[in-house]
Amino acid sequence: MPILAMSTLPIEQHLKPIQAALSAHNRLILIAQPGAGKTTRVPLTLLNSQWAQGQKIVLLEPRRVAARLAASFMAAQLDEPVGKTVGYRMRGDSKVGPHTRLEVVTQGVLTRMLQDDPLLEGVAGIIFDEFHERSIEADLGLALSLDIQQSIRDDLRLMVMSATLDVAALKSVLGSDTSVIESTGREFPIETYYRPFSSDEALDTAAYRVVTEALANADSRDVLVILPGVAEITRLVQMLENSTFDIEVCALHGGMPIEAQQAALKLHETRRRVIVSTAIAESSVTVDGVNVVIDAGLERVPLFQPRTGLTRLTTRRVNRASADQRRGRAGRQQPGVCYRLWSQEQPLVAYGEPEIAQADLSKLALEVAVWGARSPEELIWMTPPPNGAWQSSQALLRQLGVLDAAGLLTPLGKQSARWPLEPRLAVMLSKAKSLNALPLACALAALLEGRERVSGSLRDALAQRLSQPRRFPQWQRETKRLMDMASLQMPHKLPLEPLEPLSYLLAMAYPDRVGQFISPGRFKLANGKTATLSVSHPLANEVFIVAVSVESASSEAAIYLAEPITQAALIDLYPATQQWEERVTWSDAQGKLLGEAVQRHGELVLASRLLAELSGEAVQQALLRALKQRPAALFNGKVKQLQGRMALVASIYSNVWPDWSESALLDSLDVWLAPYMTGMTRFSQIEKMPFHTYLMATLSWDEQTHFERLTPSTIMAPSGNRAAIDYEPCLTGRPPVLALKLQEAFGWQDTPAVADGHVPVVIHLLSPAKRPLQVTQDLRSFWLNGYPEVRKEMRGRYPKHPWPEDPITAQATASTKRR
DNA sequence: CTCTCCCT
Repeated sequence: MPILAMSTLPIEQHLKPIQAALSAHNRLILIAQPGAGKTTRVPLTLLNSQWAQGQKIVLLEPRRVAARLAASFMAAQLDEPVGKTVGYRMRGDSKVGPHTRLEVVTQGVLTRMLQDDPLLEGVAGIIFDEFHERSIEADLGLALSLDIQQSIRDDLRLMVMSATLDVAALKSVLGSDTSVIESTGREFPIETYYRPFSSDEALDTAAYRVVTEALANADSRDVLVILPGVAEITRLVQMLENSTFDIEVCALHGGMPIEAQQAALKLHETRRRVIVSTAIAESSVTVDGVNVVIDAGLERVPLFQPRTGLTRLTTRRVNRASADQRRGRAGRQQPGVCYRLWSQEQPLVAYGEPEIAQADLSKLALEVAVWGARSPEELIWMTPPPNGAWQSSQALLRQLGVLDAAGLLTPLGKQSARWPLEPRLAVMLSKAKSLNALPLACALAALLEGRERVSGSLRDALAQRLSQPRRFPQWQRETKRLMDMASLQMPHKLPLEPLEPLSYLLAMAYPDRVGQFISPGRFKLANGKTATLSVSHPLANEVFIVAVSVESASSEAAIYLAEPITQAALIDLYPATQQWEERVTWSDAQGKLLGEAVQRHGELVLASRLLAELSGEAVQQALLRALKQRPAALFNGKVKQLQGRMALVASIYSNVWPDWSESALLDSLDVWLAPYMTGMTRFSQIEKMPFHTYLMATLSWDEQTHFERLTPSTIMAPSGNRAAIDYEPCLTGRPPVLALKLQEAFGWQDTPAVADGHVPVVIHLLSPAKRPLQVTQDLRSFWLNGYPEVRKEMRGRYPKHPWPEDPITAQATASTKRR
């Protein structure tokens, strides 16, 4: 951004109102388009506010590059070095001093600040920049900050800066009365051309055609092409390199080493460049010299699949906000042109889904547990974590031993949360000490968390780095950092051997991805999913593997990275597998129950042997399982009556009576039914059991008496007959039903009621032919208003039955006039 | 046969 233009930045006119708003309120929304100058002008202005005196302001930036840049720009404005009034903090790099009052931090640092000091002492306010990007960590940061502000720090200022106009969503968390200040942005004019291509043309050839068109334009300088993925990039780069254009061609994507990425951002001295990039160029990096953008309008995004805990990559159309952001890249430094490889009529959704709605939430779930919240409902979210992904992350964290059965953080969890790694790798490091393999675990974690892509053999890749660390500077830095945290000195050369603990370490981090041989190249994973390696892969015939990097497809998953492991190691590692679990299954072929003892890990059976004799306990469990699969046998009419009665009673006298819902009863079969099953071996024996008797027996004698009084199963009609009350409707919240012949009800002035008179029954008055004549919960009104009409109609049809004029004083009867 | 970012 040219410094000369500073005084005319669009944000200038809003600085006073921003300052005024934050003096009066503790929350503010600032909407500003790129180029408004918000990132650098707003924080410095706020530093002079009364409420910030003697305290710090924290500015959250989503990326390291942006954080460093913002800090040095602001420091320069104050004519100071970075680290004096303005500083920054990020992983492995920080410049802050005793006088620093404005700290520019990246997301992980903010999370740690909040977790380590929930009072946020010395912090006057937090500014969330680029909040529209909606990363999980920014969402978490805001949720935790709001929690702090609401509970103990109402003086804490929170300001959300965003480029999108989706103010309604922001207000839903910050409060509808939060002020909104809007600033225009500034970019050079950009012409937009639409260049749709037909479905029989490949994306790369279409892109190639449009590159040709752009290069023919005399005004065009460097060209940025945005494609969905590496495969498309590689193909287009090849086509361009084989062409006769006098251009410099470079690829740009996150899988490239940092040095290569940086090289792709720099201007070439003499030649025009065509940069073929993923969405990384949309917001993460700025490519110099570009005034032409060619946008395929597609993005490839990982979608988390809660059922398997795997991620699936899908290619889809970008949202309008992204498309406009991509186009804006053509007008950062001068007027530009944008070619869109779709038609102007093509509809695009307005905004993208936030990351929290579609990503793996295990890291988030761990942070929420560290915060001390039992469930996400205890915090305020702009987009709450979806239930499926949340449950899946809870299950993984329990399997890793980070959470206990009640969902609370375990000691291992506390220890693991301190590693700056995803939960899987953090647990691996926390446990590595017990294997005497901490240095190796650090080296492995640095390799797996790093963004350089490892292909082929993980063992080879690790061995290569261990023997020549200097060739892999990024990996070496990360390894050193982790080893420092573990208080190990990085040896001049890491020990080459032994690499044996490698598979153990991986199995600690990926327990759900242990795979068992099905056929060459095909494995069943512990999460139940089938995953494949190519048949020629060296591990294709292993009995057990740990699949480290797996991408899910519709039916089967593809394994990119795996290591072999032995059965003995698995049994050694997973204590639960050491118990032989008796399993009884019904064999259709043999027509009998078969007993097996198995060592299970998730969906895998690591080992099994047939049992000659079945234990009573195992048979009982098999029968209970069968009953759960065929619950209709259990919930017969008599049981349903009891359930209905209990539902009615519980709805009036809550918390006193037990839960007899279907799910509660199925979950507690062990308690209330199993004791009566001793010696039973067949399902047919169970079906004949008087379940309702056993259910009643779970109540004490006093409770039974009370229960019978509240919900009598029959009621005495004026005719002297007992009529049964049907409580099944109570299961769905409706009142109980009493059906009886109309003539039996003569003399009943008011509707009879149950539950100490709280609930009048619904009376079905029947004709002599047992057809319902009237359904009423208000008998008195029926006698007065409805009965005369019914009488007129029925008297002729059933002359033998009494149809008195005054039913209230008439003698009730079950029979005809004269027997 | 692989989107992207981040952590005391």
